[in-house]
Amino acid sequence: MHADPGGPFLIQRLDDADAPAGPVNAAGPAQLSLLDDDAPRWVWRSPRTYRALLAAGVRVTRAHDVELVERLLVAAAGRFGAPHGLAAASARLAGLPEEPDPPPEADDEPPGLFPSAAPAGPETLAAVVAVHAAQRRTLAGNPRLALLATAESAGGVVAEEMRADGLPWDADVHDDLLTTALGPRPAGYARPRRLAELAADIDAAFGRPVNPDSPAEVLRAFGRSGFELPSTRSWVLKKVDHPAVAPLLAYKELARLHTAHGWAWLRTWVHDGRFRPEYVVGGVVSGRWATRGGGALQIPRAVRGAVRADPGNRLVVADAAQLEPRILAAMAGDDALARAGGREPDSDLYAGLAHELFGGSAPDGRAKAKLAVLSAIYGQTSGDAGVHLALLRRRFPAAVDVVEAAARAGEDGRIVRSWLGRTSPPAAPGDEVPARARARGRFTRNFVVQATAAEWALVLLAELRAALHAAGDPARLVFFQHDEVLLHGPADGAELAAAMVQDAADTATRRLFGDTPVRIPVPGRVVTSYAEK
DNA sequence: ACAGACTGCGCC
DNA sequence: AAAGGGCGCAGTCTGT
Repeated sequence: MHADPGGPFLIQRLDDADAPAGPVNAAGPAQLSLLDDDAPRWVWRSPRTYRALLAAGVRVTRAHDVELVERLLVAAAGRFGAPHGLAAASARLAGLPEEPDPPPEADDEPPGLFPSAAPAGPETLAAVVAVHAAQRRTLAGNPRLALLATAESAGGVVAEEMRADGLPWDADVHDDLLTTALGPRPAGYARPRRLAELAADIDAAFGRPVNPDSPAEVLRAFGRSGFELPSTRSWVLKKVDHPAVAPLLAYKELARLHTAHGWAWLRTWVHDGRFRPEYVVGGVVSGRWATRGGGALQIPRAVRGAVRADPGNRLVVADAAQLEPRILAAMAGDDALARAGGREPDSDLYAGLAHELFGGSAPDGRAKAKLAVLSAIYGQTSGDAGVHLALLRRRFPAAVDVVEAAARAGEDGRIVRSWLGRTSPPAAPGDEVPARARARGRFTRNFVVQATAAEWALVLLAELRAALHAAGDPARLVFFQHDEVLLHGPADGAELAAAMVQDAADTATRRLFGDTPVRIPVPGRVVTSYAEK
Protein backbone atom coordinates (compact mmCIF):
# COMPACT_ATOMS: atom_id res chain seq x y z
CA MET A 1 0.00 0.00 0.00
CA HIS A 2 1.02 3.58 -0.58
CA ALA A 3 -0.81 6.63 0.73
CA ASP A 4 -0.02 10.22 -0.04
CA PRO A 5 -1.69 12.42 2.54
CA GLY A 6 -4.98 13.42 1.05
CA GLY A 7 -4.18 11.62 -2.17
CA PRO A 8 -5.42 8.24 -3.39
CA PHE A 9 -4.42 5.04 -1.65
CA LEU A 10 -2.58 2.77 -4.01
CA ILE A 11 -2.78 -0.93 -3.24
CA GLN A 12 -1.53 -4.14 -4.76
CA ARG A 13 -2.09 -7.73 -3.68
CA LEU A 14 0.99 -9.88 -3.05
CA ASP A 15 1.25 -13.63 -3.47
CA ASP A 16 2.76 -16.11 -1.02
CA ALA A 17 6.22 -15.34 -2.38
CA ASP A 18 5.67 -11.64 -1.69
CA ALA A 19 5.55 -10.85 -5.40
CA PRO A 20 2.84 -8.70 -7.00
CA ALA A 21 -0.26 -10.81 -7.70
CA GLY A 22 -2.31 -8.27 -9.52
CA PRO A 23 -2.50 -4.73 -10.80
CA VAL A 24 -2.03 -1.56 -8.84
CA ASN A 25 -5.43 -0.24 -7.78
CA ALA A 26 -6.61 2.99 -6.27
CA ALA A 27 -8.82 2.46 -3.26
CA GLY A 28 -10.90 4.64 -1.03
CA PRO A 29 -11.22 4.41 2.75
CA ALA A 30 -14.41 2.34 2.65
CA GLN A 31 -12.85 -0.22 0.34
CA LEU A 32 -9.71 -0.46 2.48
CA SER A 33 -11.79 -1.08 5.59
CA LEU A 34 -13.69 -3.79 3.76
CA LEU A 35 -10.47 -5.45 2.61
CA ASP A 36 -9.18 -5.44 6.18
CA ASP A 37 -12.05 -7.67 7.25
CA ASP A 38 -9.94 -10.56 5.93
CA ALA A 39 -7.14 -9.41 8.27
CA PRO A 40 -4.45 -9.21 5.59
CA ARG A 41 -0.96 -8.18 6.53
CA TRP A 42 -0.73 -4.73 5.02
CA VAL A 43 2.70 -3.65 3.84
CA TRP A 44 3.50 0.04 3.89
CA ARG A 45 6.35 2.44 3.89
CA SER A 46 6.33 4.02 7.33
CA PRO A 47 4.14 5.02 10.26
CA ARG A 48 3.36 8.12 8.22
CA THR A 49 1.41 5.96 5.81
CA TYR A 50 -0.82 4.78 8.61
CA ARG A 51 -1.19 8.36 9.84
CA ALA A 52 -2.74 9.21 6.48
CA LEU A 53 -5.02 6.17 6.71
CA LEU A 54 -6.18 7.03 10.20
CA ALA A 55 -6.88 10.56 9.06
CA ALA A 56 -9.18 9.01 6.46
CA GLY A 57 -10.87 6.89 9.11
CA VAL A 58 -9.21 3.57 8.29
CA ARG A 59 -7.89 1.26 11.01
CA VAL A 60 -6.18 -1.98 10.13
CA THR A 61 -5.58 -5.27 11.91
CA ARG A 62 -1.88 -5.73 11.21
CA ALA A 63 0.94 -4.41 9.10
CA HIS A 64 4.58 -4.69 8.03
CA ASP A 65 6.37 -1.35 8.18
CA VAL A 66 9.18 -1.31 5.65
CA GLU A 67 11.20 1.61 7.03
CA LEU A 68 10.98 0.52 10.67
CA VAL A 69 12.07 -2.98 9.69
CA GLU A 70 14.84 -1.72 7.44
CA ARG A 71 16.47 0.07 10.35
CA LEU A 72 16.54 -3.18 12.35
CA LEU A 73 17.98 -5.13 9.43
CA VAL A 74 20.62 -2.56 8.55
CA ALA A 75 21.90 -2.55 12.14
CA ALA A 76 21.74 -6.35 12.39
CA ALA A 77 23.87 -6.55 9.25
CA GLY A 78 26.56 -4.54 10.97
CA ARG A 79 25.74 -1.20 9.39
CA PHE A 80 24.20 0.57 12.36
CA GLY A 81 22.94 4.04 11.50
CA ALA A 82 23.13 3.58 7.72
CA PRO A 83 20.18 5.14 5.87
CA HIS A 84 17.01 3.08 6.27
CA GLY A 85 14.51 5.15 4.33
CA LEU A 86 12.68 3.65 1.39
CA ALA A 87 14.85 5.49 -1.12
CA ALA A 88 18.06 4.19 0.42
CA ALA A 89 16.75 0.65 0.80
CA SER A 90 15.57 0.66 -2.77
CA ALA A 91 18.92 1.92 -4.02
CA ARG A 92 20.78 -0.77 -2.06
CA LEU A 93 18.64 -3.44 -3.71
CA ALA A 94 19.49 -2.03 -7.11
CA GLY A 95 23.18 -1.80 -6.30
CA LEU A 96 23.06 1.98 -6.54
CA PRO A 97 24.58 4.49 -4.09
CA GLU A 98 22.43 4.95 -0.99
CA GLU A 99 20.59 8.18 -0.67
CA PRO A 100 20.72 9.80 2.75
CA ASP A 101 17.43 9.68 4.61
CA PRO A 102 15.28 12.77 4.18
CA PRO A 103 14.70 14.76 7.37
CA PRO A 104 11.45 13.96 9.14
CA GLU A 105 8.59 15.89 7.61
CA ALA A 106 6.60 18.28 9.69
CA ASP A 107 3.04 17.22 10.19
CA ASP A 108 1.47 19.71 7.83
CA GLU A 109 4.21 19.58 5.25
CA PRO A 110 3.21 18.62 1.73
CA PRO A 111 4.92 15.45 0.50
CA GLY A 112 7.71 15.70 -2.02
CA LEU A 113 9.17 18.91 -0.67
CA PHE A 114 12.58 17.29 -0.57
CA PRO A 115 13.77 16.29 -4.02
CA SER A 116 15.79 13.41 -2.61
CA ALA A 117 12.73 11.78 -1.06
CA ALA A 118 11.37 8.63 -2.64
CA PRO A 119 9.27 9.21 -5.76
CA ALA A 120 5.57 9.47 -5.19
CA GLY A 121 2.77 7.25 -6.39
CA PRO A 122 3.21 3.98 -8.26
CA GLU A 123 7.01 4.12 -8.14
CA THR A 124 6.89 4.32 -4.36
CA LEU A 125 4.51 1.39 -4.27
CA ALA A 126 6.86 -0.65 -6.43
CA ALA A 127 9.75 0.21 -4.15
CA VAL A 128 7.76 -0.81 -1.07
CA VAL A 129 6.93 -4.14 -2.71
CA ALA A 130 10.53 -4.85 -3.69
CA VAL A 131 12.10 -3.87 -0.38
CA HIS A 132 9.48 -5.82 1.56
CA ALA A 133 10.23 -8.96 -0.43
CA ALA A 134 13.94 -8.60 0.26
CA GLN A 135 13.27 -8.07 3.95
CA ARG A 136 11.10 -11.17 4.13
CA ARG A 137 13.86 -13.24 2.58
CA THR A 138 16.28 -11.99 5.22
CA LEU A 139 13.83 -12.56 8.07
CA ALA A 140 12.95 -16.07 6.90
CA GLY A 141 16.23 -17.31 8.31
CA ASN A 142 15.92 -15.57 11.66
CA PRO A 143 12.73 -16.22 13.60
CA ARG A 144 13.69 -14.00 16.52
CA LEU A 145 14.45 -11.04 14.30
CA ALA A 146 11.21 -11.77 12.44
CA LEU A 147 9.31 -11.50 15.72
CA LEU A 148 11.07 -8.22 16.43
CA ALA A 149 10.18 -6.93 12.97
CA THR A 150 6.54 -7.83 13.54
CA ALA A 151 6.54 -6.18 16.96
CA GLU A 152 8.26 -3.04 15.69
CA SER A 153 5.68 -2.74 12.92
CA ALA A 154 2.87 -3.22 15.41
CA GLY A 155 4.50 -0.52 17.52
CA GLY A 156 4.17 1.86 14.60
CA VAL A 157 0.47 1.00 14.36
CA VAL A 158 -0.11 1.55 18.08
CA ALA A 159 1.89 4.79 18.12
CA GLU A 160 -0.16 6.33 15.33
CA GLU A 161 -3.46 5.18 16.83
CA MET A 162 -2.54 6.61 20.23
CA ARG A 163 -1.65 9.88 18.59
CA ALA A 164 -4.91 9.91 16.66
CA ASP A 165 -6.99 9.08 19.75
CA GLY A 166 -5.00 11.29 22.14
CA LEU A 167 -4.59 11.10 25.89
CA PRO A 168 -7.63 12.49 27.73
CA TRP A 169 -6.45 15.71 29.33
CA ASP A 170 -8.58 18.06 31.42
CA ALA A 171 -7.25 21.56 30.83
CA ASP A 172 -9.34 23.01 33.68
CA VAL A 173 -7.84 20.59 36.20
CA HIS A 174 -4.37 21.37 34.88
CA ASP A 175 -5.04 25.10 35.17
CA ASP A 176 -6.23 24.64 38.77
CA LEU A 177 -3.09 22.67 39.63
CA LEU A 178 -0.91 25.42 38.18
CA THR A 179 -2.83 28.19 39.91
CA THR A 180 -2.59 26.43 43.27
CA ALA A 181 1.16 25.95 42.91
CA LEU A 182 2.20 29.15 41.12
CA GLY A 183 -0.55 31.70 41.67
CA PRO A 184 -2.88 33.01 38.99
CA ARG A 185 -1.85 32.72 35.38
CA PRO A 186 0.23 35.84 34.66
CA ALA A 187 -0.29 38.08 31.67
CA GLY A 188 2.27 37.68 28.89
CA TYR A 189 5.66 36.40 29.93
CA ALA A 190 5.65 37.71 33.50
CA ARG A 191 6.77 35.47 36.34
CA PRO A 192 3.85 33.91 38.17
CA ARG A 193 3.29 35.44 41.59
CA ARG A 194 4.73 32.56 43.62
CA LEU A 195 7.93 32.51 41.54
CA ALA A 196 8.31 36.28 41.91
CA GLU A 197 7.95 35.97 45.70
CA LEU A 198 10.55 33.22 45.88
CA ALA A 199 12.94 35.19 43.65
CA ALA A 200 12.59 38.13 46.04
CA ASP A 201 13.31 35.82 49.00
CA ILE A 202 16.44 34.60 47.22
CA ASP A 203 17.63 38.16 46.55
CA ALA A 204 17.03 39.03 50.20
CA ALA A 205 18.93 35.98 51.43
CA PHE A 206 21.98 36.88 49.32
CA GLY A 207 21.61 40.60 49.99
CA ARG A 208 21.70 41.41 46.26
CA PRO A 209 19.87 40.48 43.06
CA VAL A 210 20.63 36.94 41.86
CA ASN A 211 19.01 35.30 38.85
CA PRO A 212 17.95 31.87 40.15
CA ASP A 213 17.73 30.60 36.57
CA SER A 214 21.46 31.13 36.09
CA PRO A 215 23.54 28.37 37.70
CA ALA A 216 26.70 30.45 37.24
CA GLU A 217 25.23 33.42 39.08
CA VAL A 218 23.95 31.24 41.91
CA LEU A 219 27.38 29.59 42.24
CA ARG A 220 29.06 33.02 42.47
CA ALA A 221 26.53 34.17 45.05
CA PHE A 222 27.21 31.14 47.23
CA GLY A 223 30.95 31.67 46.70
CA ARG A 224 30.70 35.18 48.12
CA SER A 225 28.90 33.67 51.12
CA GLY A 226 31.77 31.26 51.69
CA PHE A 227 30.31 28.13 50.03
CA GLU A 228 32.31 26.74 47.09
CA LEU A 229 29.84 24.38 45.42
CA PRO A 230 30.52 21.94 42.56
CA SER A 231 27.11 22.71 41.02
CA THR A 232 23.68 23.99 41.87
CA ARG A 233 22.02 20.60 41.63
CA SER A 234 19.28 20.27 44.18
CA TRP A 235 20.95 17.44 46.10
CA VAL A 236 24.06 19.61 46.46
CA LEU A 237 22.07 22.59 47.69
CA LYS A 238 20.21 20.46 50.23
CA LYS A 239 23.46 19.97 52.15
CA VAL A 240 24.20 23.70 52.40
CA ASP A 241 23.23 25.69 55.48
CA HIS A 242 22.30 29.07 54.04
CA PRO A 243 19.00 31.02 54.06
CA ALA A 244 18.89 31.12 50.25
CA VAL A 245 18.71 27.33 49.97
CA ALA A 246 15.06 26.83 50.92
CA PRO A 247 13.62 29.45 48.54
CA LEU A 248 16.03 28.32 45.79
CA LEU A 249 14.89 24.70 46.01
CA ALA A 250 11.27 25.76 46.04
CA TYR A 251 11.92 28.08 43.10
CA LYS A 252 13.63 25.37 41.04
CA GLU A 253 10.80 22.94 41.53
CA LEU A 254 8.08 25.42 40.66
CA ALA A 255 10.03 27.02 37.81
CA ARG A 256 10.40 23.59 36.30
CA LEU A 257 6.65 23.05 36.50
CA HIS A 258 6.02 26.47 34.99
CA THR A 259 8.43 26.21 32.06
CA ALA A 260 8.05 22.53 31.21
CA HIS A 261 4.36 21.82 31.88
CA GLY A 262 2.84 25.22 32.57
CA TRP A 263 0.26 27.30 30.74
CA ALA A 264 2.38 27.57 27.59
CA TRP A 265 2.61 23.78 27.39
CA LEU A 266 -1.11 23.46 27.95
CA ARG A 267 -1.91 25.92 25.18
CA THR A 268 0.51 24.28 22.76
CA TRP A 269 -0.22 20.62 23.35
CA VAL A 270 -3.75 20.15 24.62
CA HIS A 271 -6.65 20.69 22.26
CA ASP A 272 -10.25 19.55 22.58
CA GLY A 273 -9.47 17.64 25.76
CA ARG A 274 -6.68 15.55 24.26
CA PHE A 275 -2.89 15.55 24.44
CA ARG A 276 -1.51 14.20 21.17
CA PRO A 277 2.23 13.63 21.34
CA GLU A 278 4.14 12.30 18.37
CA TYR A 279 5.69 8.99 19.33
CA VAL A 280 8.93 8.01 17.59
CA VAL A 281 9.01 4.22 17.47
CA GLY A 282 12.53 2.92 17.96
CA GLY A 283 13.71 6.49 18.53
CA VAL A 284 16.16 5.31 21.19
CA VAL A 285 18.93 2.91 20.20
CA SER A 286 17.71 0.40 22.77
CA GLY A 287 14.38 0.25 20.98
CA ARG A 288 12.58 2.38 23.49
CA TRP A 289 10.32 4.99 22.01
CA ALA A 290 11.05 8.68 22.00
CA THR A 291 8.63 11.52 21.44
CA ARG A 292 8.87 14.65 19.36
CA GLY A 293 7.50 17.64 21.18
CA GLY A 294 5.42 17.80 24.29
CA GLY A 295 7.75 15.75 26.44
CA ALA A 296 5.18 12.97 26.59
CA LEU A 297 7.50 10.50 28.28
CA GLN A 298 8.26 12.94 31.10
CA ILE A 299 4.79 13.87 32.31
CA PRO A 300 5.59 14.88 35.89
CA ARG A 301 3.61 13.40 38.73
CA ALA A 302 2.55 16.90 39.70
CA VAL A 303 0.26 17.26 36.67
CA ARG A 304 -0.98 13.69 36.26
CA GLY A 305 -4.21 14.66 37.95
CA ALA A 306 -5.11 16.42 34.69
CA VAL A 307 -5.21 13.07 32.89
CA ARG A 308 -8.86 12.18 33.45
CA ALA A 309 -11.22 9.69 31.90
CA ASP A 310 -14.17 11.09 29.97
CA PRO A 311 -17.53 10.94 31.78
CA GLY A 312 -18.74 7.35 32.04
CA ASN A 313 -15.27 6.08 31.19
CA ARG A 314 -12.27 4.84 33.16
CA LEU A 315 -8.54 4.73 32.77
CA VAL A 316 -6.65 1.49 33.27
CA VAL A 317 -3.13 2.26 34.49
CA ALA A 318 -0.84 -0.74 34.31
CA ASP A 319 2.89 -0.90 34.75
CA ALA A 320 5.21 -3.86 34.79
CA ALA A 321 6.68 -4.45 38.21
CA GLN A 322 10.50 -4.57 38.32
CA LEU A 323 10.62 -5.36 34.63
CA GLU A 324 14.35 -5.27 33.97
CA PRO A 325 15.51 -7.76 36.63
CA ARG A 326 12.76 -10.16 35.60
CA ILE A 327 13.83 -9.79 31.96
CA LEU A 328 17.40 -10.50 33.01
CA ALA A 329 16.31 -13.65 34.82
CA ALA A 330 14.49 -14.85 31.72
CA MET A 331 17.37 -14.04 29.37
CA ALA A 332 19.84 -15.84 31.58
CA GLY A 333 17.59 -18.81 32.25
CA ASP A 334 18.33 -18.05 35.89
CA ASP A 335 15.55 -20.01 37.55
CA ALA A 336 16.77 -19.11 41.02
CA LEU A 337 16.34 -15.42 40.26
CA ALA A 338 12.99 -16.12 38.63
CA ARG A 339 11.80 -17.90 41.77
CA ALA A 340 13.02 -15.04 43.95
CA GLY A 341 10.74 -12.82 41.91
CA GLY A 342 7.80 -14.93 43.01
CA ARG A 343 4.82 -16.04 41.05
CA GLU A 344 2.02 -14.05 42.60
CA PRO A 345 0.64 -11.21 40.52
CA ASP A 346 1.72 -8.60 43.05
CA SER A 347 4.97 -10.19 44.13
CA ASP A 348 7.85 -7.90 45.01
CA LEU A 349 11.09 -9.11 43.43
CA TYR A 350 13.34 -7.03 45.65
CA ALA A 351 11.70 -8.31 48.83
CA GLY A 352 12.05 -11.88 47.60
CA LEU A 353 15.65 -11.20 46.71
CA ALA A 354 16.37 -9.69 50.12
CA HIS A 355 15.10 -12.89 51.70
CA GLU A 356 17.40 -14.96 49.45
CA LEU A 357 20.47 -12.78 49.94
CA PHE A 358 20.27 -11.60 53.52
CA GLY A 359 17.66 -13.80 55.21
CA GLY A 360 14.26 -12.54 56.19
CA SER A 361 15.05 -10.06 58.89
CA ALA A 362 18.08 -8.05 57.76
CA PRO A 363 17.60 -4.30 58.17
CA ASP A 364 17.33 -2.46 54.84
CA GLY A 365 17.50 -5.84 53.13
CA ARG A 366 15.15 -4.79 50.37
CA ALA A 367 17.08 -1.58 49.68
CA LYS A 368 20.35 -3.49 49.54
CA ALA A 369 18.90 -6.10 47.23
CA LYS A 370 17.63 -3.38 44.93
CA LEU A 371 21.05 -1.73 44.95
CA ALA A 372 22.70 -5.02 44.04
CA VAL A 373 20.36 -5.55 41.10
CA LEU A 374 20.75 -2.00 39.85
CA SER A 375 24.51 -2.37 40.11
CA ALA A 376 24.35 -5.41 37.91
CA ILE A 377 22.12 -3.76 35.33
CA TYR A 378 23.66 -0.27 35.31
CA GLY A 379 27.26 -1.00 36.21
CA GLN A 380 27.29 1.07 39.35
CA THR A 381 30.55 0.80 41.24
CA SER A 382 30.40 3.31 44.06
CA GLY A 383 29.67 2.80 47.72
CA ASP A 384 28.57 -0.65 48.80
CA ALA A 385 27.44 -1.56 45.33
CA GLY A 386 30.45 -3.80 44.70
CA VAL A 387 29.90 -5.79 47.89
CA HIS A 388 26.25 -6.37 47.14
CA LEU A 389 26.99 -7.25 43.54
CA ALA A 390 29.47 -9.89 44.68
CA LEU A 391 26.75 -11.40 46.83
CA LEU A 392 24.38 -11.38 43.90
CA ARG A 393 26.99 -13.07 41.71
CA ARG A 394 27.42 -15.91 44.19
CA ARG A 395 23.72 -16.68 44.38
CA PHE A 396 22.70 -15.90 40.81
CA PRO A 397 25.76 -16.52 38.64
CA ALA A 398 23.78 -17.10 35.44
CA ALA A 399 22.09 -13.70 35.58
CA VAL A 400 25.25 -11.82 36.51
CA ASP A 401 27.15 -13.61 33.73
CA VAL A 402 24.81 -12.20 31.10
CA VAL A 403 25.41 -8.57 32.04
CA GLU A 404 29.11 -9.00 32.74
CA ALA A 405 29.67 -10.64 29.37
CA ALA A 406 27.87 -7.72 27.76
CA ALA A 407 30.03 -5.28 29.70
CA ARG A 408 33.22 -7.04 28.57
CA ALA A 409 32.04 -6.97 24.97
CA GLY A 410 31.48 -3.25 25.20
CA GLU A 411 34.83 -2.61 26.82
CA ASP A 412 36.50 -4.64 24.07
CA GLY A 413 34.80 -2.55 21.40
CA ARG A 414 32.44 -5.28 20.25
CA ILE A 415 28.71 -4.86 19.63
CA VAL A 416 25.99 -6.61 21.62
CA ARG A 417 22.46 -7.65 20.76
CA SER A 418 19.14 -7.86 22.54
CA TRP A 419 17.32 -11.17 22.94
CA LEU A 420 15.50 -10.75 19.63
CA GLY A 421 18.45 -9.22 17.85
CA ARG A 422 18.33 -5.47 18.13
CA THR A 423 21.92 -4.38 17.62
CA SER A 424 23.88 -1.89 19.67
CA PRO A 425 25.81 0.89 17.97
CA PRO A 426 29.46 0.08 17.27
CA ALA A 427 32.32 1.52 19.26
CA ALA A 428 33.40 4.99 18.24
CA PRO A 429 36.96 6.10 17.56
CA GLY A 430 38.57 6.82 20.93
CA ASP A 431 36.46 4.29 22.82
CA GLU A 432 39.62 2.28 23.56
CA VAL A 433 40.74 4.96 26.03
CA PRO A 434 40.22 3.26 29.42
CA ALA A 435 37.69 5.70 30.85
CA ARG A 436 35.69 5.63 27.60
CA ALA A 437 35.93 1.84 27.40
CA ARG A 438 34.49 1.49 30.89
CA ALA A 439 31.68 3.87 30.00
CA ARG A 440 30.94 1.84 26.90
CA GLY A 441 30.95 -1.32 29.02
CA ARG A 442 28.27 0.22 31.22
CA PHE A 443 26.31 1.11 28.12
CA THR A 444 26.42 -2.37 26.56
CA ARG A 445 25.76 -3.96 29.96
CA ASN A 446 22.58 -1.94 30.21
CA PHE A 447 21.75 -2.25 26.53
CA VAL A 448 21.14 -6.00 26.53
CA VAL A 449 18.64 -5.70 29.38
CA GLN A 450 17.01 -2.40 28.46
CA ALA A 451 16.64 -3.41 24.80
CA THR A 452 15.19 -6.81 25.68
CA ALA A 453 12.79 -5.16 28.14
CA ALA A 454 11.79 -2.74 25.38
CA GLU A 455 11.05 -5.54 22.94
CA TRP A 456 9.08 -7.45 25.55
CA ALA A 457 7.00 -4.31 26.08
CA LEU A 458 6.61 -3.98 22.32
CA VAL A 459 5.31 -7.54 22.02
CA LEU A 460 2.96 -6.87 24.93
CA LEU A 461 1.65 -3.79 23.12
CA ALA A 462 1.16 -5.76 19.92
CA GLU A 463 -0.67 -8.57 21.70
CA LEU A 464 -2.80 -6.20 23.74
CA ARG A 465 -3.73 -4.10 20.76
CA ALA A 466 -4.67 -7.20 18.77
CA ALA A 467 -6.75 -8.58 21.64
CA LEU A 468 -8.55 -5.28 22.17
CA HIS A 469 -9.15 -4.95 18.43
CA ALA A 470 -10.55 -8.48 18.24
CA ALA A 471 -12.81 -7.84 21.24
CA GLY A 472 -14.32 -4.78 19.59
CA ASP A 473 -12.22 -2.27 21.53
CA PRO A 474 -13.60 -2.42 25.08
CA ALA A 475 -10.87 0.17 25.68
CA ARG A 476 -8.26 1.94 23.62
CA LEU A 477 -4.55 2.28 24.26
CA VAL A 478 -3.95 5.96 24.97
CA PHE A 479 -0.46 6.06 26.47
CA PHE A 480 2.70 3.94 26.57
CA GLN A 481 5.84 4.73 28.47
CA HIS A 482 8.60 2.10 28.49
CA ASP A 483 6.94 -0.32 30.92
CA GLU A 484 3.57 1.28 31.49
CA VAL A 485 0.33 1.45 29.50
CA LEU A 486 -2.82 3.50 29.90
CA LEU A 487 -6.14 2.35 28.49
CA HIS A 488 -9.29 4.44 28.20
CA GLY A 489 -12.78 3.10 27.71
CA PRO A 490 -16.29 2.68 29.08
CA ALA A 491 -16.43 1.97 32.82
CA ASP A 492 -18.18 -1.38 32.45
CA GLY A 493 -15.36 -2.81 30.33
CA ALA A 494 -12.46 -1.54 32.42
CA GLU A 495 -11.92 -4.62 34.60
CA LEU A 496 -11.90 -6.81 31.51
CA ALA A 497 -9.40 -4.50 29.84
CA ALA A 498 -7.15 -4.65 32.90
CA ALA A 499 -7.20 -8.43 32.77
CA MET A 500 -6.33 -8.31 29.08
CA VAL A 501 -3.15 -6.40 29.93
CA GLN A 502 -1.86 -9.22 32.14
CA ASP A 503 -2.86 -11.79 29.51
CA ALA A 504 -0.91 -9.86 26.89
CA ALA A 505 2.07 -9.69 29.22
CA ASP A 506 2.00 -13.44 29.81
CA THR A 507 1.76 -14.03 26.08
CA ALA A 508 4.69 -11.70 25.48
CA THR A 509 6.79 -13.56 28.03
CA ARG A 510 6.05 -16.87 26.30
CA ARG A 511 6.66 -15.43 22.82
CA LEU A 512 10.11 -14.25 23.80
CA PHE A 513 11.30 -16.85 26.27
CA GLY A 514 9.12 -19.91 25.71
CA ASP A 515 8.74 -22.08 28.78
CA THR A 516 10.21 -20.00 31.58
CA PRO A 517 9.39 -19.77 35.29
CA VAL A 518 9.68 -16.00 35.01
CA ARG A 519 6.43 -14.17 35.51
CA ILE A 520 6.11 -10.46 34.87
CA PRO A 521 3.25 -8.91 36.84
CA VAL A 522 1.51 -6.00 35.15
CA PRO A 523 -1.19 -5.09 37.66
CA GLY A 524 -3.74 -2.70 36.27
CA ARG A 525 -5.68 -0.26 38.40
CA VAL A 526 -9.00 1.10 37.23
CA VAL A 527 -9.16 4.82 37.99
CA THR A 528 -10.76 8.07 36.95
CA SER A 529 -7.52 10.05 37.17
CA TYR A 530 -3.91 9.12 36.40
CA ALA A 531 -2.97 10.61 39.78
CA GLU A 532 -5.04 8.07 41.72
CA LYS A 533 -3.15 5.35 43.53
C1' DA B 1 21.17 37.65 15.83
C1' DC B 2 21.56 32.93 15.69
C1' DA B 3 23.50 28.14 16.67
C1' DG B 4 25.24 24.84 19.55
C1' DA B 5 27.08 23.49 24.12
C1' DC B 6 26.13 23.24 28.75
C1' DT B 7 23.25 22.83 32.98
C1' DG B 8 19.67 20.99 35.52
C1' DC B 9 15.67 18.17 36.11
C1' DG B 10 11.40 15.64 34.68
C1' DC B 11 10.37 10.57 33.35
C1' DC B 12 11.55 5.18 32.83
C1' DA C 1 22.50 9.59 50.34
C1' DA C 2 24.55 9.05 45.72
C1' DA C 3 25.40 7.28 41.20
C1' DG C 4 25.41 3.66 37.58
C1' DG C 5 21.90 3.13 31.93
C1' DG C 6 18.40 5.66 28.55
C1' DC C 7 15.87 10.03 27.04
C1' DG C 8 13.54 15.52 26.00
C1' DC C 9 13.17 20.14 27.08
C1' DA C 10 13.93 25.01 28.70
C1' DG C 11 16.93 28.21 30.09
C1' DT C 12 21.63 30.31 30.15
C1' DC C 13 26.10 30.84 28.27
C1' DT C 14 29.53 31.09 24.59
C1' DG C 15 31.22 31.58 20.04
C1' DT C 16 30.67 33.43 15.56
